[in-house]
Amino acid sequence: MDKSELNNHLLKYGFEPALVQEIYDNGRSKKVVAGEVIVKPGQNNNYVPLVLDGVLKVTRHDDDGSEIFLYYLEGGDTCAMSISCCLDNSKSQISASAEEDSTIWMIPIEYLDSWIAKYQSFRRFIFNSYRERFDEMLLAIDSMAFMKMDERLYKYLLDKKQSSGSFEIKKTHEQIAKELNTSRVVISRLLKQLENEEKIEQSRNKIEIL
Amino acid sequence: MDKSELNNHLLKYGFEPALVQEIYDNGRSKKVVAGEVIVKPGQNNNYVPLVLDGVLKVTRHDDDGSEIFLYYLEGGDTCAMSISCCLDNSKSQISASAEEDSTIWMIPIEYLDSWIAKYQSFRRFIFNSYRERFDEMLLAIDSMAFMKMDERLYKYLLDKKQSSGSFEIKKTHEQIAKELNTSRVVISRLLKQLENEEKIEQSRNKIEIL
DNA sequence: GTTTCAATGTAACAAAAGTTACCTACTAGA
DNA sequence: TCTAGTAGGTAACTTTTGTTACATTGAAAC
Repeated sequence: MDKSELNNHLLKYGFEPALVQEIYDNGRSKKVVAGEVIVKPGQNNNYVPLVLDGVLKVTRHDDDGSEIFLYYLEGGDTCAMSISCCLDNSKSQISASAEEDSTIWMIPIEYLDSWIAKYQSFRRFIFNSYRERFDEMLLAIDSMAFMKMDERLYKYLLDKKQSSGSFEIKKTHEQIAKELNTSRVVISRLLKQLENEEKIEQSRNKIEIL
Repeated sequence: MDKSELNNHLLKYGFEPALVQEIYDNGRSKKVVAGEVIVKPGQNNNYVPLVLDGVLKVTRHDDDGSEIFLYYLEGGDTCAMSISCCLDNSKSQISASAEEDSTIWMIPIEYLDSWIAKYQSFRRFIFNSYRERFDEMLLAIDSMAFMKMDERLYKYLLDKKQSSGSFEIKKTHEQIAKELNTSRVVISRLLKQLENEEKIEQSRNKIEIL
């Protein structure tokens, strides 16, 4: 990826040219394919991923292999969790994987602190990411704390539609069940209900939002 | 509060003397009594609270008046949520109230950005707070996503013990039910169970952890 | 002491979610 | 075309959680 292409991705943040140059000189782009795991729990990351294109899925896991979907990272988002982890060298508490084929820009952690000190636009960017991630965690908490499974499922489908930009969701009931930490039978039951309410249409490996 | 007293509270962060001086010159201390609300959802804060003494309780609310406990802020903690909100002037998404009589140091928001740029120790402090708050949100998520109500209740009691430093918890079943977003009857039922398992002892307005 | 009110206990039932078991339908590959 | 394997449908049942209703208890006020 050349500098002008990277610059296009970064335009919206109003980064100083010197900062863009530093980001270009010190980072590198990486392509990941759908399903590829980028951040694993317990892993010590030495770079911060900035999503240029595509969608990453961030999930939380417990010790028994259960998981729960937290939020998506889309173009321009960065993983605040990685940043905190990197800045004090602690372990990642979450896991991130490519939901679609994606392009990320990898920033080695050793530059973060100095960029934060030097560039106001970068401070703004970092704190803004934090706020957005906080907000998304709160939305995840809202779902779990205040909503029944049928509502959570519908919200999940709408989120997925939003992040992918497509009304068609290519997931099995089993996969959805895993992300909502429930069982396949429950999801099938509730999807059938949504189908009866004419909110979705189903076929094998595919759900269409109406 | 004089400067040396403030300095004692800040010692553990290794702040530069010049930073301590700025914190002292530009902030002020505030006493809050148990139950007092410090941050309301939707409120536009113009200061960041740093907890010097006591305990603040941070909760999330939905539109119907339901709430869910997130975490406690103890001596030395600051409210990362306030910081993000302040830095980009967005509204608070959460609510914070004094769980005990507490002393907080109020930092006007206009200084944050420049301190973050100027002082490495402050950057470290701020990012560390973020990380701690993130971790605590994740623990809250773990409870909601992966645990049954009986476990959540017991964890809640242990958390409360931890933050207050006392084996005696002075809350009614009703109050606990509110913080876990369930009903009083459920809490009474499960507390009775914990009592039978000899994990707690109960009397009116009081629960003792064994 | 008596009254009053909040706090807690408990039964009985309802709703939501989880589990087991087995079935059918579709698809890819032999 | 046949077969094996995956995806999805559904019934029956259990467990967990929530709800309603009412009884009991303790503390404070009178």
